[in-house]
Amino acid sequence: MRSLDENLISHIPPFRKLERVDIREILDAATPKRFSAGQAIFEEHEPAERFFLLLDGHVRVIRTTASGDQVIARHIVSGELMGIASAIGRTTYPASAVAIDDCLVLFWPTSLWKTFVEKYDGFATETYKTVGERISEANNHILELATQQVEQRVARALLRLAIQSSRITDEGMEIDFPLTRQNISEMTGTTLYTVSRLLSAWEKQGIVNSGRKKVIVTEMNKLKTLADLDPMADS
Amino acid sequence: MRSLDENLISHIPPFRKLERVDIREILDAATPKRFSAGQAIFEEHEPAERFFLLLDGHVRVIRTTASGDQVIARHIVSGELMGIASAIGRTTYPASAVAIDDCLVLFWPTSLWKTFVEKYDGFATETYKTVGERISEANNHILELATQQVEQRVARALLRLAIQSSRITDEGMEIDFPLTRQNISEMTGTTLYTVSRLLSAWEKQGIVNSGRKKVIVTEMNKLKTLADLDPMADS
DNA sequence: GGGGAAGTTTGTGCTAGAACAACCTATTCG
DNA sequence: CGAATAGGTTGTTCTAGCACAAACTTCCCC
Repeated sequence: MRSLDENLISHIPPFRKLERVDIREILDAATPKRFSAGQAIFEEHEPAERFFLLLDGHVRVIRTTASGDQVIARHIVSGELMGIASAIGRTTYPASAVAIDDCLVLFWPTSLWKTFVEKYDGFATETYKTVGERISEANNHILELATQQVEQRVARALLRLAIQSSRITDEGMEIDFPLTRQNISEMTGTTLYTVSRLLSAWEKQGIVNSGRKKVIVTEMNKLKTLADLDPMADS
Repeated sequence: MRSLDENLISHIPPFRKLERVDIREILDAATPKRFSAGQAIFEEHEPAERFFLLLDGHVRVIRTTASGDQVIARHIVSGELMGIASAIGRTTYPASAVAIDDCLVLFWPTSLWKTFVEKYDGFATETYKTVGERISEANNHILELATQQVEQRVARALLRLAIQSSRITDEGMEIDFPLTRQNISEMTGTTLYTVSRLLSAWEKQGIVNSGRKKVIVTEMNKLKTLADLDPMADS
């Protein structure tokens, strides 16, 4: 097997501060793997035997309730770590990860986590920062669900996706992975019908431009207004 | 000033595995402080200059939206660490902490965090486990807000409080700190009116027994049924 | 190229729960 | 002690958004 190119990961935050030899070691311990669209990378409740780095593609992190409802916790884009349950003293994955499109990942056995943290300077700090950011995100999500209207929540979700993972076209910012009304509803705690109505309305107002599994934000500013809009603002 | 007794913290998870000398060192570096009911221990957005250990009392962790709504993120009971933003690479507190009743806390300057993690074996593991638990809690909260009815959410919130922080009386499990309808609504993303109606209904069914700033769960099992109840179960 | 399947739109109820208002009761403190 | 205040209850109204149904569109693949 060919060995992996060092440039693959040298620019990614947790590894950025490392020496070339360290990166070499880390890559030599990694296993690369491809997942095709729709495949599960790991499943909720499964023992967390590996942690992953997404090199290419998009991944959805999903939780399912006892009654079968799904909630999309977050989206992972290339360059992000995932399945780092071990970092926070968990022995099982807290959610499932599913490849949205074709993905390329590297993974390591969880047993190496401790080594990475101890041996590679900056790795711990950077990954704990990631953990911190995810906590913040989760807390913001709670705040939104508890206090905002559906319209604002959907606006914010799209805004975040446009910023996090879109390509710029002549129409606007196109979210660069397939995204259905159903998916959006699972991110925002609403129904696919309501999302469809919102998108239709926004389309008429020229804020978005959407199609089958596709959303293009044409007017970021208008969407921002919707997202920030205080529900009481017109009183 | 009298030095603090080692038994104060020797049984608390992050310190449990430590030697007496280490505990001595840690205590000598700690500052004890009392807060009276209603006082803020730290505020959201403030630079995270200290981390705290709650020795006695109850603390509410609160986030506030731009539009002024409050959400109660969690309750801290004695023996828990709080303000550990530094653990996760944050420089400001992500939420405010308010003393519910009279509290006794120890605190250390954030600069010592790194020392604690490096020097005291088991401290890092235990605190990261705590962080992990809080992430799980947050994610569960999201799942609940996104998929469950208000009644279930309130039932679960009370159940959790009863388990986490109650004293057993002859009437049942009494939540051992003052808790208003408003507080409950801020934990569950609803209104104080709806909570009041639910509690009234439950009182009639003999599930709870509540009064001003007071809730006693008399029938845990019935409350559990309400909490687990699938909204579709009767179809 | 035609028949699914998957995704989307839109119409029509309908209801959980928010909003507001009014009143009541316990506590606190000058 | 008595007024002020904080907390609680309950009635009424109203609407955001869910539920369900039905038809339409796009894509895929045999």
